[in-house]
Amino acid sequence: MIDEKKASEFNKALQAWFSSQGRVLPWRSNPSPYLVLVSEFMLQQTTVAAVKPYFQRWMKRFPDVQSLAVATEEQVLKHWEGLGYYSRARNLHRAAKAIVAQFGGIIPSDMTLLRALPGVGPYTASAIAAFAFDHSVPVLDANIQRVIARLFDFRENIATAEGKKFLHQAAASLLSENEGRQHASAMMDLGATICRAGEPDCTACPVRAFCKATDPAMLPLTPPKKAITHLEDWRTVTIRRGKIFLIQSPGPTWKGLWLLPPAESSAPPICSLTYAITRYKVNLHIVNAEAMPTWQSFSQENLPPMPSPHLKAIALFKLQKKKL
DNA sequence: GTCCAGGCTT
DNA sequence: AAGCCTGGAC
Repeated sequence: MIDEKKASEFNKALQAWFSSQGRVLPWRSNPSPYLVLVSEFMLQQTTVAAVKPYFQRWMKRFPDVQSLAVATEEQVLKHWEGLGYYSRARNLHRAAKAIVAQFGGIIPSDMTLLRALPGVGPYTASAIAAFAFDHSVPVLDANIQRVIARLFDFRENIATAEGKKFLHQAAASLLSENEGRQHASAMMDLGATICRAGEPDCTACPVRAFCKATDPAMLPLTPPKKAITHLEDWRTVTIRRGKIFLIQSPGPTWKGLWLLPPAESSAPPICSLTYAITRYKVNLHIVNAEAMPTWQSFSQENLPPMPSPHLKAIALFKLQKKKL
């Protein structure tokens, strides 16, 4: 922990750095609740660079909570296509409907109400409170967790109940009375650009004098990652009269999206590619197959939402056919 | 080629 | 505790 006087000095140094070195982000210029809501959903498990173009497109198509609430799930998923973790898109859609139904389209500022929205966990609720409503609350994303673990040289696993409690208390002790938005933004940018994962750039750090870490590269301590399993997956790209056959995802993977139909592993594949998904590494093979009655056909210029690897497989398949 | 970053739900 | 996705860095 850190006392109030020290915290005040810390924030002074941090804010001086932030005012000149802070990032300019599309959802920061006008931190209205809806822009913050959308950006924070997109930023769950996803980097700023990946989110930027999606955010811009999203705001053109769904400029407010109302327009999102009345959209179909298919339209929502199509605009999320390629960003991954599609439950976020379905949850954001459901959250927009709930905000319209329960709060007349006004996004609540209360953490308890926010937390009750689908897809809003501890982090997102605090991020909306801080960024949209300028509340002084601890905001603990991966960047800020790393900054705090290093500042306090916290050498315990941050994923345990004790680890989370420590980070929360330490974050609270660093807060100033007001300017919750600036504080969270500055801490996040520090983590993203200076106190980054791996080797941090301590020589450029504005709060180096406050940092207790002697070996920052080893922090924070996280649980060991799960082993990778290899899988083989055979699918078919079947096109009849210019239309392509797809099936809707039957399981939790890529739920709501449309996939290339599964096929037998009989003939040698026309083409293959590999991709990683959660704890699997998949070899995806494209083979010929006869169309089945359960498959649905789609115009190739107007495809429903599909996962990236299957879109890539279609592109690769067409390239292969062209060569022959 | 391999490794890595990044929150919520069930 | 396990499952969910992708693009970019190396």
